[in-house]
Amino acid sequence: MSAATTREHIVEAADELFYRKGYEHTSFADIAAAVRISRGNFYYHFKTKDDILDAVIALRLSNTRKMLDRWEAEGAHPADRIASFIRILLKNRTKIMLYGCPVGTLCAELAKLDHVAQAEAGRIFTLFRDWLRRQFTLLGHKGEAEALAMHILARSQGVATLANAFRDESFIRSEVDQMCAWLEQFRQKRQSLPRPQSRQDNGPHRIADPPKR
Amino acid sequence: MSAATTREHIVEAADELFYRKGYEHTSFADIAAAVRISRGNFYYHFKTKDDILDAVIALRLSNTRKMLDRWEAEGAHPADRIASFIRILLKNRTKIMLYGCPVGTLCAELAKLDHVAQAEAGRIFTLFRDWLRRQFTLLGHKGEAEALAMHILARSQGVATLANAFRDESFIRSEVDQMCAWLEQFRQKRQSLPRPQSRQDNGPHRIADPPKR
DNA sequence: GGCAGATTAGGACGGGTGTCCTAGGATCGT
DNA sequence: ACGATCCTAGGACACCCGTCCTAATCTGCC
Repeated sequence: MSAATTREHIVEAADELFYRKGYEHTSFADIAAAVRISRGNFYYHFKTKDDILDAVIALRLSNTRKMLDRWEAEGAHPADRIASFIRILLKNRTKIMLYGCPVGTLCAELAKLDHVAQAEAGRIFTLFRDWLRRQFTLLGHKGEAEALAMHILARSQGVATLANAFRDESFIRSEVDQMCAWLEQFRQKRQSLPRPQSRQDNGPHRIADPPKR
Repeated sequence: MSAATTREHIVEAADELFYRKGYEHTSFADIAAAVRISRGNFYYHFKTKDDILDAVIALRLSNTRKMLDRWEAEGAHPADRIASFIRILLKNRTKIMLYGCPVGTLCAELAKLDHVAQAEAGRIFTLFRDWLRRQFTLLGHKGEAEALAMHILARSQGVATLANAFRDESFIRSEVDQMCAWLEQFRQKRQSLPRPQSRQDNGPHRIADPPKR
């Protein structure tokens, strides 16, 4: 087998194992068994375990970029694109209930390990945030776009965490429905062309929090 | 030193270390160094590392119960009590930015380890959920109380996760402000006496998601 | 066919882990 | 004073970890 594909297999297996078992709890032996490769052979492809982590993060960054590009191509309206983001909770619900969110749990683990790759892992979140911000900007909420992006990013994370802890699929469904319904309000507003800097400022990061019903 | 207090010291040190470094990444040696006790002495107090984990979870359950009781005593109005819950994000913001939420990160780690104590750790979340549900019930939203409880629990978790990943304090503040503002809508409604089972069912777990502005 | 370089297998190594044993010291009732 | 019980220290044990070395195998080119 060529080194290129072996390397890819290692990174893919490590990606999956880091997700399911966590970075630290995954050993070289685990990855080797998954790829059907001798343990000692790792040194040829990766000098250290941290190198594998770097490769895994790079892979996740790449896959995330591809996914965001796909959503951008598939969804004409930015609200549809954001809905695609929200629905990954539904699409990956089985794994999320078992292992949580891949991004959130990795960042949390690396934070506790005080690991150097912490910042790099955080860039996956940044990818999502910037993409979401762009969509909200296109929806004509430039001033609040960043806060709105962080808002639904946080809600998604929270849903993943609790769905994992409670093993509750119906909770995922209801929260996704809620978020999609919440999103609909943004569909009405016209797309923002470079408009005059009006910026009616009603406080920093003010977001939809209207009375019930 | 009496065994009782030594045991307590061990559990307290383990509690802190499990939070800061994670369960698996914390070794007996780490705890021993923190308590200033010889490594071998652990066996007298705890037979296995899992026993320490059980004790730590029991401590956290106990502390959580005390905190909830305190909030219930301090806040006359249920909305004030819920606001107390929301504000722990603010109170613990420094540690949250460094290590995330103690409950969420522990549950996530144990899920990945497929650890037996997973369910027991989840009971801390259950404690919060049931308490919050009771408050929302008192606010006259019996039918939606559970969903509302899960909702703000999830939002808190999401805020903690992102605050940890981004090291962003202002994000915590703005989300707490939002959640408190969102909470205000519930203050108007009268307290619920045992009312007729009207249950106007508009779908399972339907929660406030009204249009913006 | 045969050689050079790429790829692999297998195992050695030092260190850290959780667990467990044992002997000694502290404490307390009598 | 002294024995029984509680508590502690130090280290042994077997195991697993990440790392690294070396020899064998495979692959492609002349």
